Amino acid sequence: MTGITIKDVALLAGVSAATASRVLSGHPATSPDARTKVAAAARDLDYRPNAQARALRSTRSDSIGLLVPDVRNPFFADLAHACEQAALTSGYVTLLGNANENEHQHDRYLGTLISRRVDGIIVAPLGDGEGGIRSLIARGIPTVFVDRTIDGLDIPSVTTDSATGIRQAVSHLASLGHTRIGYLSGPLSTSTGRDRIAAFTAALAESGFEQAPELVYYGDFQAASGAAGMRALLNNEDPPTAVLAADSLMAVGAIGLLNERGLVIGRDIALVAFDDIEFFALLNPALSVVSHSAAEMGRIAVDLLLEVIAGGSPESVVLPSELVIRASSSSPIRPLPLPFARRKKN
Amino acid sequence: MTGITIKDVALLAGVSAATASRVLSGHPATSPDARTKVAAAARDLDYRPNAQARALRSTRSDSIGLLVPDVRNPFFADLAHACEQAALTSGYVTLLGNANENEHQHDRYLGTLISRRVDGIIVAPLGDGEGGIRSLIARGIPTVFVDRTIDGLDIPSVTTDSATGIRQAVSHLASLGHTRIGYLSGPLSTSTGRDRIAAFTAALAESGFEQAPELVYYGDFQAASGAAGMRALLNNEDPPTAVLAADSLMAVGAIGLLNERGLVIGRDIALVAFDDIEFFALLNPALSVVSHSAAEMGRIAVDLLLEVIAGGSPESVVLPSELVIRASSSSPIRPLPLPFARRKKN
DNA sequence: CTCATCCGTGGAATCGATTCCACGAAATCG
DNA sequence: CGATTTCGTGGAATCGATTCCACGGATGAG
Repeated sequence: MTGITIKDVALLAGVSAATASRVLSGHPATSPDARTKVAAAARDLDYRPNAQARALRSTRSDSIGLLVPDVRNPFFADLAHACEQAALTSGYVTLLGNANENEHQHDRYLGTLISRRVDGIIVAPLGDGEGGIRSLIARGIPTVFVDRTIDGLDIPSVTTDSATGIRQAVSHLASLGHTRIGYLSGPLSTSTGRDRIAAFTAALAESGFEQAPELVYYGDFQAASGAAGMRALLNNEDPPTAVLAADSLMAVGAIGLLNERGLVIGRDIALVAFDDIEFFALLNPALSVVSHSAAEMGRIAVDLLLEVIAGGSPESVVLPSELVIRASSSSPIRPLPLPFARRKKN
Repeated sequence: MTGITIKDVALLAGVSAATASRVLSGHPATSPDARTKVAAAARDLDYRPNAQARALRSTRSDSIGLLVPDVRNPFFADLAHACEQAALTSGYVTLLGNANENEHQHDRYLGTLISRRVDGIIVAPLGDGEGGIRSLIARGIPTVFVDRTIDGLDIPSVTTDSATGIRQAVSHLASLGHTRIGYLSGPLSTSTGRDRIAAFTAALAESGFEQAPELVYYGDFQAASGAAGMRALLNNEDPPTAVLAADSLMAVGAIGLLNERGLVIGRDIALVAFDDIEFFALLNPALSVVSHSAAEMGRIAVDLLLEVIAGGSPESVVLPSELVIRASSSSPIRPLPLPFARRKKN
């Protein structure tokens, strides 16, 4: 169909395929005459090298794989965008895959990326590292973990130091008089889920509180579980006056539920979300967040991957997180009106 | 590095590479004995076929390209997600590219996708079809346009009938007493930009209004231009009492500016956005939108592309749009307080 | 002026999988 | 029972680009 090969270019330029190849890939041993003729021929024919053939021979594909849990999560959309832009400036194309927070699909995509012989893979790992991840490592394919890690695997990673931001958030809430702080946790099967709940527990202890088990709900980082979790927290006998959500989508679910119940955020209940996304600043009241930069994470992940591809073994990077106080958590404490607090499940 | 080829499998199974290939690709002319031995060998070696080599010989790559203007736009994130899931169920991997609303990057990505010999491309085209798009078509690569089209090119597409939803929005606003309705337009270089402003103008006429040129601002579908546009509209001598934004990001920018000015949406000014995104329902007040389904658009685009790849020439599909009324546009008209209306630019 | 060096070039091998072709064995038919 | 079809198989060609190797011509040094 497409038909235009390097032989056509060589023929038109009056040289051999070998010389044409050398000119096109910038090999120094070429004459100026050959260079101009081949360049002209390639332009005239609108020649595009066949990336497959090139990759087959040179064992490079000039592409990297990026596997994220969900592109629809704005944090990962930002991350994907940043990775892609950074990779592009280094001459790599990004093959974006979507695990859909689903381990089976995650492994299937990893297999596909291996098959396509990408030069390296940036992955936010899912699960315990038994499935596709193990194949990756066994093959020695350059790999970098992003956002999440897997215990016991010595793979360079870019993650966030959740603890600092969470400690700031808890002490901020405590300073406003909140003593019963609820937590919408991510799944313990992810490192971020585990890190953040551990940081939360530690922060409570620092502020002199004990963690009440009924004020922690374990969800799955998706919006629906944020709503379910907020409902569960409100159904407590003594509900929380402030809630911290472990990611943006769970916060979105929680906000939806609070609106539905007619509870006013920032007045009836304080809310802080992990992950900053543009929309949170637009809410009324604007949402306080623990912020960390997806864009920076993406850029650094690409840098690390390029180092690994080049044969190095870079140190892992831990990025900071920081509390951004907005209106959703700046009013003084005010107990929930009883009719809402004790409402039954719907 | 990876090293495991079909020859290794063949050797372990005690057959030739040709037979191994036949077994692995499900060719009927194989003996049960060969089948079991090759299957076992492939499993034991954790063999993954080299997609490059296969694609080179068979002229199929089992991959499609998807080029969107911006993954960070939730509409396109949803679209990408839907395309990817639909493609995956048909055995195709999706290579996602990001044009960044930038024609140069758009063309560069198209070139890359052509080089990688994807089996087909789904693209939200940018520009006038002169650059990369023309290469695509000249090569006869199966192509489907999504969301946007290019005049004069006979390529199957999936688009939205913006006119219906916009007409509903205008007549809804008119019924509330609004007579000065502002419009934050997308760029006229995109088909969606042109369609929507045309629909808006026509809808105004149907409601008996004339379009005031000072109430239309031409932006670029990005958040910053939404803010700039809203600022310009408010600086009018006789500012609009209602505003329609041509996409979600421009609406986001507009909302940010209104918050900054202390104007209350739904009370001081009515706002309706084109594109529904989950977050708009969470705003206080919730945002009225002209809704159309990114997920459906993505699924249909993949269906059309598969038809084109199979040699067919499917009809283009036009999806409906529909007004969803929420609080941002349901209060009766109330003129803007003057100090806000005449404020200077900052 | 001769011999060694360097440089640009083309031929040929190569990457890994698929597929055409031909061969031998088994199965089927008259 | 001989002739023919069917079937599984291996060898070899192929896809398109890269790269090793060898060759011839030009240049430089002695």
